[in-house]
Amino acid sequence: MRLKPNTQPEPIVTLEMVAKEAGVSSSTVSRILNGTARVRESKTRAVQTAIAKLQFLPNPVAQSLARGKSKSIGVVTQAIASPFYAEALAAVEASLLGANYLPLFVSGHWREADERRCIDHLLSRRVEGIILLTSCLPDQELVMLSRRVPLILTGRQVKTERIVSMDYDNTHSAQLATDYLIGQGHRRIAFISGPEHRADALQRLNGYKAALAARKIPFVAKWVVAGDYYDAGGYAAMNRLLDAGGDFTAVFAANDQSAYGALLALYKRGLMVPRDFSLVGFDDLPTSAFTIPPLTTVHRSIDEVGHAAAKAMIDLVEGRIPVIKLSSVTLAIRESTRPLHD
Amino acid sequence: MRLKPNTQPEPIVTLEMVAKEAGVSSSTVSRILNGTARVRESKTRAVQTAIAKLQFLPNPVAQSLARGKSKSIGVVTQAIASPFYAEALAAVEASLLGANYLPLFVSGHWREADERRCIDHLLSRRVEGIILLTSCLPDQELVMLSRRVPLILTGRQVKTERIVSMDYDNTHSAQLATDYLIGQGHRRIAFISGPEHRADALQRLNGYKAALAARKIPFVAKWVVAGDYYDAGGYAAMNRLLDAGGDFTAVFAANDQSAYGALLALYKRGLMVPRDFSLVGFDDLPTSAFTIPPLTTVHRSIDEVGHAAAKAMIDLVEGRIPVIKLSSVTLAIRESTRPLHD
DNA sequence: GCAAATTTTGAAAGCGCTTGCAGAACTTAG
DNA sequence: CTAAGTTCTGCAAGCGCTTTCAAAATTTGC
Repeated sequence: MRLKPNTQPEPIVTLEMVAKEAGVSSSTVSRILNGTARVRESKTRAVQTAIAKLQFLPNPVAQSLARGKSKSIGVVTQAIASPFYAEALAAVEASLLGANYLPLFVSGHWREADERRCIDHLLSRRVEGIILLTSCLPDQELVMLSRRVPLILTGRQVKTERIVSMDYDNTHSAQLATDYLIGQGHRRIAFISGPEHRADALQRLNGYKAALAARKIPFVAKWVVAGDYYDAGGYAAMNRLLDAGGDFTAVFAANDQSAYGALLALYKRGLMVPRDFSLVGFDDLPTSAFTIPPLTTVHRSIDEVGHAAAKAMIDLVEGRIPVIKLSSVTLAIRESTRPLHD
Repeated sequence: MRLKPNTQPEPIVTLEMVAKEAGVSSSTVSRILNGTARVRESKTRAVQTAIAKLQFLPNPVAQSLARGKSKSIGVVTQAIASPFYAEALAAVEASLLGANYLPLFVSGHWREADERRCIDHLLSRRVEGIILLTSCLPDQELVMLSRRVPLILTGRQVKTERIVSMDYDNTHSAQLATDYLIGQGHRRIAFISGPEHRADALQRLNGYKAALAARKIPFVAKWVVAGDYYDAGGYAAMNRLLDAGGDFTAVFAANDQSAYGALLALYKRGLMVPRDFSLVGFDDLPTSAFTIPPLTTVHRSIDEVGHAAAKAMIDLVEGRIPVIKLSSVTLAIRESTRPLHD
């Protein structure tokens, strides 16, 4: 492979050149560009012609420096490749670009240190705000951070000025799912939970417990096994559940990926869903309509979260008071569950 | 929700302030920061103390302006939320950040106009290079673009200086998969192709045809149906295939997502894989090891593409000649295929 | 110990754009 | 037609950092 890496790209046109070409001062050009003052019609036209002729593109770096704002928003996610985040990211991207802000995506990999490093990087790039699509950092640290830059936080509530938290109610959603299984006649319901230290995982577990309690169904500890929110964890968890007796009729997995793993574990043992076990997931990833069988799962519009987060951030940096409104959680009922008649 | 959006974040520390604090000139501070000249040990220490004390963070916007380079690389993808791209993105992100470049991700949604808009945005942000994780734009336009900024292009070959193309050999890979089925005794093999206008889809189709031809197996047009590279398209395609008689014994889907759809279509009709039909996919998405049954598929390390692309770009912008080396494509043999004895 | 060679340093001129200020160019009123 | 108002427009001073150039401080060589 040969090539000249140093070839000079075409020269860059500056505002000054436009000014000269149009026979006006650079201030005038700037004002026309930004509409910050009225300018004589004739000059405006001349300048526009010059811009077109020279193919002038204002240098946002210079603009940022002069204006003291970067028109960019940091977006930290934990795993850019996870199907869950990916969807939210897409929404954030669309909204932000639409408002002429550039999203800077970085991922923290569920590690505090990584997340901190990413955030520092964003700060050093002078982002005007940071959207945290879930964060590993302790509340206290987020509060500190919020004094440097406005924050939008999803998946957790941290109450302070300058932090807008937005989250679906995990507990309630998990309760919804569990309750659906109970409504279908299931009494012995296993739960594949998420990583034990994560707040949302805990909340989902609580929702599961609450649903049982509300119906006076005893909670059986051995029917709760931890997964890791990934397929592999769900697979392992299901196997442990089965090895421990498998004397339940339904399984609620704390997220869809875990459910996928569970599905495979069952399949490998020749067990059928929903014939032998009913299974409910959580998230409603796009793929969940295409699993075998299609998965009944808690549906939240991830897309909506992304848009809402982006919109709130824009409001924030532009000095408006953000209003956030998330539609409620529903259950996408598909084919992985069946009523139990016994 | 109440909050003061305008609270002033803490004042920003400039290089000048550090200089004053340390009792040296700002040039000296700059030199220490960048290691662009040797400085007396004592001053270096004083400056470092000052930096630590003031918590100084250089302003990259100012640096970019002064140096004329932005230390950022544009990354255009078609669908940030697609599992296929997501993985590559993660790799690109890691590599770029590692070399202290910031990736700016944007997505083109398979629409020329969108892609153009994104690229303009990136250019206006003065990225130093653009990585195109597949592009919709015609070759000619890419060549033009490459004169403005160095390009890395994946999934397609465009020969020019300043464009480094990197791609797996789709034709060969598809041939590999088809050949595997033939080797298992299959002679009547259907093909669910990708969107008709896309180059890689065409190449995969050609690979399929080539494999058949090589073994003197007649090509049967009705066994080739177009999907859209998504689950839904695969689902529809499989149904069409089945409706048209279903007189084949194996199916090769042009990508994994199509295969997922096909799997579901078969399942809905009570057909079993691999008992009734063998199925091979293409991509080896992380999920493919967890489908039911686990999918036999063409494995390419998407991750590797991402890393290689990022590395090549860094080489390019730093004036080195990029060397690219992709490991070869293999077949991940799982449980969706079986030998045919008849 | 002094001139010459070297190494360190600071002053100042940008990088490309925004913006406060004040003078220039027009309008309006008398 | 002139004075007072308005409305444009250019000058110049930044934004925070890099970098050239030449002066200042050290070191070296005899």
